[in-house]
Parts: sequence; C-alpha cells; structure tokens
Amino acid sequence: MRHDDRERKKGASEMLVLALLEGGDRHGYEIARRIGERSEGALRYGAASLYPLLYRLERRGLIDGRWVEKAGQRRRRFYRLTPAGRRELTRLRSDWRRFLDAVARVAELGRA
Amino acid sequence: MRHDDRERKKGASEMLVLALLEGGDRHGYEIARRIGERSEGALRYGAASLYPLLYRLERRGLIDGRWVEKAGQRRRRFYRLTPAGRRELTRLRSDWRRFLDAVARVAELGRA
DNA sequence: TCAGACATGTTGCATTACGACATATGCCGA
DNA sequence: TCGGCATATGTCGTAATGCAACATGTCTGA
Repeated sequence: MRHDDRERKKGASEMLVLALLEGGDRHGYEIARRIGERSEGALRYGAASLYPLLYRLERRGLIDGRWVEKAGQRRRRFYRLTPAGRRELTRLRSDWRRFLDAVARVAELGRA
Repeated sequence: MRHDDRERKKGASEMLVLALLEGGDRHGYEIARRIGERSEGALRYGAASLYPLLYRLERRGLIDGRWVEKAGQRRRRFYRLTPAGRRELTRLRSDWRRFLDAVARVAELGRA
C-alpha cells in the first residue's frame, strides 16, 4: 500500500471497525479480513494498525471485548458494539458523509 | 473543528490544494479561503496547516511559488501548478475516488 | 513435517494537522 | 487618529495515527 493511502486512511479506521461490528460480534483478525473483502482489497489492515485500534476503542467504551477459548481453536478476542459505540457510529457516519461530500466538491472528483 | 475532522483530513489536503491551483495561480491565504467557500465551511485550513503544506508541495516540485510585491499591497506568494503537479493531481483524484467509494461501501454510508 | 493461513501482540518511526504565538500591512468607521 | 478587523505569512511544539518489522503460538492440509 502506498504512502498516500496510509495518510488517506487516517480517521476512517475507527468508523470502519465499528460499522463491521454492527453486523455481529467479531474478532480482530476477522474484522480485518472482512474490511479487505468488502472493499475489494482497497482497504487493508495489518496487525500493527488493527490491534492498537481495537484497544483504543475498547478503552473508550465503544466496544466490549471478551476472550473465547474453545478446545481445538486458537484463542480469540471477540468484540461487540456497546450502546455508546452505536451512537458514535451514527455520528461518525454523518460526519464522514459530510466530509466525503466536501472533499469531492472541492477537488471536483465527480460522482459525489 | 473537532478532533475527528483533524484525522479525517489527513491526506486530503494535498489534493485539495492542487485542485484549487488548477483554476489559476493563487496565494496561500486565498487557497484557504476558497477551500472554505467551496466546502461551505466543512473544510478549514489555518496558517499552521497551510504554509507547511505549501512548502512540502513546492519542495516536491508539484507547485511553483513566486513572491509578488505590489505597491499598496502586502507581500504574497503565488503558487502555480507544475506539470508534475498536474499529473499528481490526476493520480490523487483517481486514488481518492477509489478510497471514498471503498469507505462508503464498507461503512455502508449510502449515496456513494 | 512443513508450509501457510490463522490469531494476537509490541516497538519505534514517519508523517500530518493544528493550537498558540508572532509579525506586519491595508482599510474602515467612530 | 486610533483601534479593530481582515489580510497575509510564518514557526514551535504537541497529539495522534498507521505501519514495517519483529515476536509468539496454533491449526490444517499436502
């Protein structure tokens, strides 16, 4: 992924993770995998971006994590959206929509 | 401007400035003013964000600056898009379009 | 058995954006 | 004429994010 993509992604990650958890509880690795899928490879997250982000979201009370260890399965930490997380997601979506529209308009990107 | 906006803006600034210079040579203060106008206040740039950004773009050869001092006018530095800047703008537009679409799709923002 | 996907984690660096501060001019109204 | 506001450029230090590189261990299929 190019440097510019790196900069572009700043700030979006939080919303993307929260949005994914809206569809059900997931663990970190799966969240990253699904973001990659849904974006058809346009958005990728590695461990060094993802796990610290999940801790931040948890510390802020937007998601709740719990360890799940089943016999014959690796240990995983599943996250669930908290009510505060849901509210934050709503807010983020609205802010991002405004931001995307503004960027598209100012840069004359078209199809905004 | 909230903290989140700050993060969101990362990476977009470069394209916004280049896009504005497409419409003609401008000086820093005017660039900031026009971005504010075009975005209806959604995007704002202060001196501490703008001037360092202009230097970076100039150092990278994407824009060309020249001082203009007229009697009865403050000194201003006008910038012009270089051919390399134009090429970079084209590339940035395409990358951003892809990025915006991906974010909208993954976060289910709607109206993408 | 060995490679590769799965799964989580840390350290340290590069980069960006900006609040606060600094400086100076032009212009308008009280 | 004096004060305040918009114009115009600039710097310093800080906060925050994203990631390459590294580290550890499990499960599965060839």
